[in-house]
Parts: sequence; structure tokens; C-alpha cells
Amino acid sequence: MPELPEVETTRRGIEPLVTGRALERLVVREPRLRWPVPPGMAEHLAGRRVLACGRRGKYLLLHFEHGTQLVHLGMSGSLRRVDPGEPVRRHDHVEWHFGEAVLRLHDPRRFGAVLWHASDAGPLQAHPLLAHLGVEPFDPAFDGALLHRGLQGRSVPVKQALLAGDIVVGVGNIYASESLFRAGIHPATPARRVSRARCDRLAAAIRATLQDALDAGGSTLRDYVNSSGEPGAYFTIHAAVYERAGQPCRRCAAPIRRIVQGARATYYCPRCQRP
DNA sequence: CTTTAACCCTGGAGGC
DNA sequence: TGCCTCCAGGGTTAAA
Repeated sequence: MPELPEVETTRRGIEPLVTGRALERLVVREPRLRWPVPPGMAEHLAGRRVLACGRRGKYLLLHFEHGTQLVHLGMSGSLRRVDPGEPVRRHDHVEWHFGEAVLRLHDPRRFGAVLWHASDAGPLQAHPLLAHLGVEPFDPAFDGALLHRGLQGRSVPVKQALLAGDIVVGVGNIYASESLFRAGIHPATPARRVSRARCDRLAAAIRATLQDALDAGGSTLRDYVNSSGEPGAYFTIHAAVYERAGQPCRRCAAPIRRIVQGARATYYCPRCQRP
């Protein structure tokens, strides 16, 4: 499932293809995504120039003069470059035509989204889907102090507090487990009980885990965004705990455990990770 | 305010 | 081989 590193890698892949270029045509084959693709979006964007390609959390942002297109990959989405005339496959829902470069959104489960925020509707940060997002993990402002502040007053397990995305964005289910392992923190620890010192460790662990995934993505960037890449083939990080239930911890050899928190699987080492 | 559960959807896995 | 059931999962939203 695309987490922040996959989304950022996608952004870096498409940025040179779209920046400064006019969107000749937008094709919406299946508007029924997480939310309906706004009617008339194709007409609204035809011939308009993309000024920049950004990202906020897991939202890709295509900035136009008159507004911004928000693209979310959900959990099964991928955005790839294909050649014009490349056969359309099942679940190819939206297409951006920039001359010889065509971007195609492929999303079997349709949890993704393609939305529009007009410039005259107010600042982009005020968009309902962006307004409550936490800080970017690579923003210098993200540190142990900020994390510690954000965890105060919450009794939910620290893993769920990370996933909520209102303290720091981009930490999905995989990297939440991996980051907590790296920091040596038990995932069920109540958020407010994580000490300031351990928040320093955790913030560093989150950044390091995401950076590792980004590095892995960078090495496979060509395959990821170009049509040669297998759709749905996301980065294979060298997971320490994720989906390793019953297998020996790479650090201490104790069997990795799987628990369910908030209806989501969490993996951890009972010996390396303490409350 | 915080916390919990339901929901959107399809492909893949497992049971029979 | 085929059909049925179950589950995963990001993230929003309604309900408690």
C-alpha cells in the first residue's frame, strides 16, 4: 500500500513530466472513487498549465493557476507513465494527457481520490482533507518535543496515535510498526506515557525508517513510475517486524508477535520493545 | 473533547 | 475445479 515514501517517489517521478506543461486532456473513465471525481473536471482543466507538482502527507498536488488538483492513491492506487495508445486495463480510472506523456491512475479498490480545490475557495491548507494533517516528517519542526506534545492527553496506544496523522503525517501501518521497533517502544504503550526521551528516539526512528524506504524507492524510481513497472509492486523494505509474526526477531531472535489495534495488525518484538 | 466502529472496494486466501 | 466467506487496509465520518 502506498505510504509516504511511495507517494513522494511518485511525485518525483511525475514532476519532470508535468511541470510547466499544458494538460491537453483529462480522461475520467470511472468517477466512482473514494469520493466522486467532480463532474466537469475534465473540461475545467483542459488546456491548463501545471505550475508545480507538490505533496502534502499522502496527497499529491497538481497546482494550476486557478486551483489545485488533489490526488490520493488510497491503498491500491498507482500513478504511472504510459505511452499514448497503451491498452487500457481494468481499473485504469483516470488519465492525464501531456502530449507523448500520459499518466494513468490504476486503482483496483478505488480508495483513491481525484479532487479539485479552486483558488477562490480559500487557501489550500484550509481544505477539509488537509486542514487537520500533522507536520511533515522531514520538516525540521518535527522532533521529539513536537511528538511528545502531540501525544499528551491521549490514552490510545502510541501506535494508533501515530497512525491518526494529526501529529505527523505519512506514518502508515507498515512504518508505524517498523518505527516503534526501531525505537524500542511497545506499540500498546498509552500515548501519554511515552517519555520525552523516548519521543526523541521515536521521532528519529520515524524519520530514519521513512528515509530508508525513500532510498529504496529512489533506486527503483524508473520502474515505479514508468510503464515497465509492475502495478502494485510497492517498495519491499527489509522489514524488521512487519508481517513477520512467529519469525525470530532480527536483533534478539525472540518470536515476533502480531496483535490487532484499532482493527489493524501491529507487529512487534516482545523482548526489544517495552512499555 | 476523545474514542470506537462502520464504511468504501476488490483481490487473494482458505475452507468445503 | 468452483463457490462461498473472510480479511486486509487509509482515512473519513457517524455514533457513542
